[in-house]
Amino acid sequence: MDASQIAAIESKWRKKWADEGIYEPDPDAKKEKRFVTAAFPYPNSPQHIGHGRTYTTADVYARYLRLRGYSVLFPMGFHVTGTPILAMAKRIAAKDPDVLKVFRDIYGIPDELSATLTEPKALVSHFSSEIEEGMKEMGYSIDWRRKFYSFDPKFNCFIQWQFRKLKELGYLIKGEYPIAWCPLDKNAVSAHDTRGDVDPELEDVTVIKFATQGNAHLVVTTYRPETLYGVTNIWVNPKAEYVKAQYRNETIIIAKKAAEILNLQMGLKIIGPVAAEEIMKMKAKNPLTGEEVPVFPASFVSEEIGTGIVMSVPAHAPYDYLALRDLGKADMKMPQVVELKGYGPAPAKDEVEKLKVKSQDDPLAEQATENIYTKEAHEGVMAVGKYKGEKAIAAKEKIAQDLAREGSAFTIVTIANGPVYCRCGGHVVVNILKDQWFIDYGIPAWKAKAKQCLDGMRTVPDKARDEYLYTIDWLKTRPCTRAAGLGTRFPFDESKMIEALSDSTLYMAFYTIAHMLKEHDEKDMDEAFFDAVILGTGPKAQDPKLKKLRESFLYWYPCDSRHSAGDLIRNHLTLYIFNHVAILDTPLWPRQIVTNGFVLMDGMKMSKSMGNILPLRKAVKEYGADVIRFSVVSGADLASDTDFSRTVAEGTRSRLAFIGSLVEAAAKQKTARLHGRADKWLLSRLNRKINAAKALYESCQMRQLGLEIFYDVVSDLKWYEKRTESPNLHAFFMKWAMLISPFMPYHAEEYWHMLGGKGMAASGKFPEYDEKEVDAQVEMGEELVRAVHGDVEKIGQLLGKKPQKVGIYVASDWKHGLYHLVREHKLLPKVMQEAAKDALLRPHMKDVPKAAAQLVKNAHSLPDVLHEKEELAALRDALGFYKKEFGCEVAIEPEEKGAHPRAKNAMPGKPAIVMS
RNA sequence: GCAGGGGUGACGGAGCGGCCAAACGUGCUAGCUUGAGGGGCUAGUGGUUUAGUACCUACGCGAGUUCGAAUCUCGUCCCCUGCACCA
Repeated sequence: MDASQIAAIESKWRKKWADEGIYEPDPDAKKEKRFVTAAFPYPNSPQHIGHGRTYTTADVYARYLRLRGYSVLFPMGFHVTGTPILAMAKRIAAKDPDVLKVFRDIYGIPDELSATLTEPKALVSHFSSEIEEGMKEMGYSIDWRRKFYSFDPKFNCFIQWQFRKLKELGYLIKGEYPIAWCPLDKNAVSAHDTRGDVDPELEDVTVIKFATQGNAHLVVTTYRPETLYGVTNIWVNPKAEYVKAQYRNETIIIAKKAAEILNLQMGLKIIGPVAAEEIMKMKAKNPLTGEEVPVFPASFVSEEIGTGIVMSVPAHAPYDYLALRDLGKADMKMPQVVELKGYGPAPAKDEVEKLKVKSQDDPLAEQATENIYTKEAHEGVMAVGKYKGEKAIAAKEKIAQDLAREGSAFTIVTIANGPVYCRCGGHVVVNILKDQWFIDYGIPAWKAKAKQCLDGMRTVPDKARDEYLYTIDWLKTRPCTRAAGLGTRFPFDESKMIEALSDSTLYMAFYTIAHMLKEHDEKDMDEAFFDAVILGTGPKAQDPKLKKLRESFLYWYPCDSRHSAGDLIRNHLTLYIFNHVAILDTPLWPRQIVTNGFVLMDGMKMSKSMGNILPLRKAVKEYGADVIRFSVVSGADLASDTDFSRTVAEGTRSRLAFIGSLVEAAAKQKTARLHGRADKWLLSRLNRKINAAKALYESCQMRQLGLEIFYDVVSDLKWYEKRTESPNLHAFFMKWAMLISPFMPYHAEEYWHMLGGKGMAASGKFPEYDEKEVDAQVEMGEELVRAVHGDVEKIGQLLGKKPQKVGIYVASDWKHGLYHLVREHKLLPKVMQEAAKDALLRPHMKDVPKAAAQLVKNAHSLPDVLHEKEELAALRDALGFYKKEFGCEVAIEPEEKGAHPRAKNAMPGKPAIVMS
């Protein structure tokens, strides 16, 4: 089948499924329900095959449950909350060449189309329908009636209600919060607002105050307060501008640029300039030791980092030592603070000399600093002071706290990976938001409830459980509003927007009613409205207009299976648990969360910069939905990343073509024929797989399923095709089509109808495991046929010629008896002793020792074997096959009938072969 | 540093106490097939050896438990991911 044929088949069944409405379930009292959801997509670009993994996993699972007779709801919506969509629209409007290039080259979006996407709404509309189309093409069994966007007014009402509930519970609090901020835009910035998509990382840094003779303090920035014991001097950059400024009720001296950067968070009042030369005349008093130290010049000091003033600890900071050496003061006394094994009293000096660093401007200085800092942090022990003998890393915290308590130090927040620039060109700084709203996930009682929910919930894979547990403990206060972005206004401060991770924690409930809200005006959707629908309480609880909504909610809730990529355990999925336990009663808490890994492209992470992104719709066009579904989901264990490669997709396609040709033949088979041994073998294997598949589907073991019900089946069929003259596969495929249908719904449907199946495969029944069709004897027999076939071929190869005649001689039953004696008794003397007592073996005592000796070697690992008669029956069944394969006469006899002495070598499970 | 995961063939990865020189897939090699724009089929793919076999060397490194270990125990080295407000 070529791509257009596949596309035709797919659209045929897609239409049929839609017409029959099998994915649009409504509450049905007669049926048990299953509610499956997957994290809704964020439509700021088209989706690629990586996005397909979670949705396909969820869809396979949903389709499986449907076949098991459940009423299954799998809905979908779109998440548009936050700033990325705004940022994207802005970049398109500004004709950002990077964005346009990605759209053009990767997603095939012409510039003319991009040019229409400059408004957020237009962008959302275009990409969401693009994604929706893709999902339909993939065959996802989604109920699209329930689609909504997270900026829909009715959804906003729901989210505002959720936040009112959180507030009532006392889970919302207000406080200060440091954020990355652009002073030009006067706005918070995150990765997508910055040049080069850098995520600004905030970091606490200690500032220590050194008193001077005047009333001003020199404020020095340090990552290592514990080294304060070893300060020999203070550094300023002679080329930098410094100022006096008022900070709270003190006067400090700080670099001018630093003051500008820190002004927002510190609230400084500039008094006037101070020349660096002036500062260098000062003496600065170490708040810890009381010692007065001089101020020296150094070029390595940056006026933009921290306060633009640093302290000098030459024994432990390579830059400080280098700067002193550059000044010709290397002979200065350098007090040791930290003891480091393998180094002298001045590790910084040792390291500088070891690396042969030339000066403070030598790039090697950075290397030396990193080496010393890492080593001292991990292995260093305090050599002096109050915390002598303790690990340096622990002392650091304690000393910083001590100093802060005394008022000799404070903390500032800096951008660790700075400087970072906003797309508008502004230098990103840290701002402290005064009335930031938080959700307080740190409340112990709430955490306890979340854990209780986890206890009663299934996590797939099971080992993800620990990560949830960890995250539940780790979560603390979390900001829940932002100044800008799409979404829902914060009900207690309408100037703020609810942040993107906070409005997607309870929204699954909205799916249960989303399609029924047309007759309700959002003005009526107040607190009482949702109290009635979701909680069944409040003044509107008895409102007949809301009864249907309430019923729908109660029918579908709780969510039976939530699907997402594993990286969301750390935030979204755990917040999902928290919010559910906060607002809903125990029976409505989540039942199961399934997390999966990513999709790699030919072993590499997909990324825009590498250009190796395969858009989902393009992939479907090329390979057909079923091949993509299968490739994306069955290539690796659920939790690990899977690799998509074209060769694998090709392989899947060609295997499907092979199966297709057999199905076609089976479809022509008018009447059911009786099954021969090979048919029975195949059916026996299939039934085992059906049995195993149930458990595998239940636990979303897609990889294992792929192996069992596809790859294994293909190789079974290959053998079968060779083995039988006239395939008899109708019954086999009727079952198999249903078995594979959750994975490959289109092919399954097509096959099902080709074979004359009744109704739709997509809404049919999961195949029954028929124990009567499982026959271990037949399976072992077929294994034997296969093994003998392989052996004959191998011998033929070694002989280097085609055989004239092949004799296959089956071991006598007395050997079988011996076989079991060896299995039981293991040791040769014991076996011989028992053999002598055995009526079956006694007549063959002259042959027993040799055979026994051979068997005893593997006494601990002898597999089950068939009796002589069964071996004969199995092999004789394959006589025609053998003749055809070997192209000569074939005799299959008990070993006594063999004239050749080699016939006597026969062993149970290992017939003797004589070729001439 | 803390937390989690992992080290197996050319590669992705199975196996988690014995039918294991290692599933399944990919790659590679050979043969066949007029198939020719990421073909199809068959066989092979650690070494030696043999009429289908057997043995040796292999599952990061070292030691131990066991009749038997990739699989269990202990030690050791190395690698990856996350550490927060970002959807």
